[in-house]
Amino acid sequence: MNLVDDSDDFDGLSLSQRAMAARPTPYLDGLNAAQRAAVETLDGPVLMLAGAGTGKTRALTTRIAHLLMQGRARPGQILAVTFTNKAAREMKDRIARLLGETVEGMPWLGTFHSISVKILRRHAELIGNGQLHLKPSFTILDTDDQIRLLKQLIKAENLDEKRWPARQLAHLIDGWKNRCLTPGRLPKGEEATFDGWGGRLYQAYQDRLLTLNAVDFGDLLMHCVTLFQAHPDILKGWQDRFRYILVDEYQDTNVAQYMWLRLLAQAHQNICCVGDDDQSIYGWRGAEVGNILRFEKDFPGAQVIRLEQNYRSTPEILSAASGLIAANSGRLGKTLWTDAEAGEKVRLIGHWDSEAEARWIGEEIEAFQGGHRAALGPVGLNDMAILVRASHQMRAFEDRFMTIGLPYRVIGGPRFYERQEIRDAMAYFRLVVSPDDDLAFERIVNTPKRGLGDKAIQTIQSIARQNGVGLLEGARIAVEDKQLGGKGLANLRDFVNGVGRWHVDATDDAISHVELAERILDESGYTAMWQNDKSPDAPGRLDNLKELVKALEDFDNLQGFLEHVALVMDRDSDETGEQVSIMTLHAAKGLEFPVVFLPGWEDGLFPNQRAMDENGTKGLEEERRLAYVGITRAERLATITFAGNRRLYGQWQSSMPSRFIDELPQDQIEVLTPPGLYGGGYGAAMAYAGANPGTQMHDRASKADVYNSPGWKRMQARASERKAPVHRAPITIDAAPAAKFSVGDQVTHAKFGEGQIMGIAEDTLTVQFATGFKTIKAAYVQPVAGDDQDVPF
DNA sequence: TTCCGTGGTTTTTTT
DNA sequence: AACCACGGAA
Repeated sequence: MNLVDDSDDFDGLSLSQRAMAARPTPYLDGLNAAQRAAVETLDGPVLMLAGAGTGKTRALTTRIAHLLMQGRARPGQILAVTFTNKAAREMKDRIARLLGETVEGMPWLGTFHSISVKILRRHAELIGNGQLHLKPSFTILDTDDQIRLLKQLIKAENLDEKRWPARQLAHLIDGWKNRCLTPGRLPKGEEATFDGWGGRLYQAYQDRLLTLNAVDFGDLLMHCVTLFQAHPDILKGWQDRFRYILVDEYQDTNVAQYMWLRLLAQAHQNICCVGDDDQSIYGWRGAEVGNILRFEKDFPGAQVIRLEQNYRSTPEILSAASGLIAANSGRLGKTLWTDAEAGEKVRLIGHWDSEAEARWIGEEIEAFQGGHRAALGPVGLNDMAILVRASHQMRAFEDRFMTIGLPYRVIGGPRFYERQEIRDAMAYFRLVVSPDDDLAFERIVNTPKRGLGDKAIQTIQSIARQNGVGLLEGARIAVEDKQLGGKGLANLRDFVNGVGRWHVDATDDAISHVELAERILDESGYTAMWQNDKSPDAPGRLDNLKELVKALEDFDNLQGFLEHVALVMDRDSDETGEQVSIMTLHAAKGLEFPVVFLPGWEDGLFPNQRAMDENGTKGLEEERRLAYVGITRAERLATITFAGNRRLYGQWQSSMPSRFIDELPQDQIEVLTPPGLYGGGYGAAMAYAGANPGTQMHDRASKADVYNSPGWKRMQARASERKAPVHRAPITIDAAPAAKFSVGDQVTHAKFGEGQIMGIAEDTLTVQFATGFKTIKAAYVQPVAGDDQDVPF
């Protein structure tokens, strides 16, 4: 490998830039050998296999700095892709810090989606179906718009919306787009999905998007790829521009992203992909672990560099995580190690229900916060996080922390820009900026109520169609021709005139866009609508609207803001002060905390039943990787927790400890006894749960022991006592039938046919049948033969 | 047209 | 338990 390249690689670079190549490289100091190799191996394909906490981001950013300092490329010639805006932001910051403030930003460092938008805007006219094509001003639809649009299309075909929900079709189409399958390229077998309408509806949807001059998230990638494939000259241009390509989180790329990268990297092969196959947790959204596993085949001559020294966690945490992930097959294989001093073992504790779990974790957090644990050193609330499998688990914690006054922050919860009032306000802005935005029009014509119901909308739609114009223009015609009834007509006139006025204002410099936004919300009556609303959340919504207007200040105009929001759905949480973080495991990837709590380790919840049902072993392995990601977030102390009872669809259901618990290496785990339970019985149950490191995951015997142990029974009994007090004794003979079932079992019912158990509460089962969920007494269902029902009771 | 009660469905993760 | 769509009443 020759770092001092005398070829025409240098053309286009100024003398001063070439002189930079002679600069010293202080930024390389302090890198370990592997990191250094990852930074300095600049030519050809490189796969950086970076385990959790091994300084991957550092290596990546230093590599970019090195490329710049060596004069290999100017900032505009480096393409660096991430998955999240947060990751992109962090990389930008760190590069700036490495190089000092003097370097101009990197225009092509961003998410797949944001970079794709930039590319597409330049070639929008080339995307089309022969008749229609995109304009550079195309809008980006979010999931909500997408669903509403699909709903219309499904309705138009007279399909039963209940049996064929728009959500499902959206999912289907997303899946196709993730694989870069345009309507014309659908495999034969898949066209006929969705009651035979899948392919046709997909085509209709794509056509509709074109007439709306809009694209959805999946289109951003897919259109880029089809553009590159159809126009080699354009592709050549981009290949020449991007001399060096870097990709973060490569294990999360889907087929479309893979094709996108391959096309761009084809010519020079200067592509460096960073990833960790053990942290691939987005299979459900189309990610292909295969991409990273196949890298060396895809890019012949690739150099593979392994980052294995972990700088984040204690040896205990590390080996607990490694022990767990070892159960997965088909890994590329890394051996994480650390020279950090020994710390505390990973702790394991069970509780009788989700409320007790939340209570206990709350108490632990309060105790840690007070510094009651010398080995840990001082810990603040910002140093602690609760990582859950599913967002509904958050509620128990929020409730509990609210009552004890423990400050917390939910990361990635219901997002700001997805709230109703924000989306309404944005629809107003969208319509003002682009009067042709029919989806925005539909959303807000009658919000606030203007007496324009279905009938009025239909009239407007047919007028618009007859005249070949957008809905807003159609509404204007309807007003002029007085084609509507009394009150609605006057209101619609005001609305149409208002939008026209604001549209003029938007192009006029006399009024700032912030002021304009306020005016729009006021004059449209939208603010008033919430002021007059006496529901308890109305004040909060008004606050959100204020915050939205404030956020506008950071942009030059409304267009810029709308574009930003479409791509950057996360808002910087400006909440300051000490707060515990609560988030999903997915949201936690890439983060680290000294103290981490991992609640809800129960079979069915984690590993998630549906993940296993839909994807079998693959699904289970992805769940296990999720567990791995969770444990490796912890720096000093990790605590795994499970509950015997949890609410499912409003009903209390019992469940068994996660099979992952059995897979943890026993010598790294400390089993705690929960408070409030006497005797050793309960503790013994916990010990069982953690004491079978060697058992296979389908070995139910160990779990049956737990289930049979006196402590567990007492726990169950006390739970039933509390939840079903009057007419049922804590343990009755009726309860016995339920005991022979476990979550996940297949059963049959005389009327509903075959189904699967989702939850168990005493003798009552929650079963998912083909027709939907039913809550049924255990006595009315039969186990399906073949399932192991030999648990000795 | 809007409001409100009913019944059926739902909860995995998100750029 | 919470959310949605639908249908009937004001």
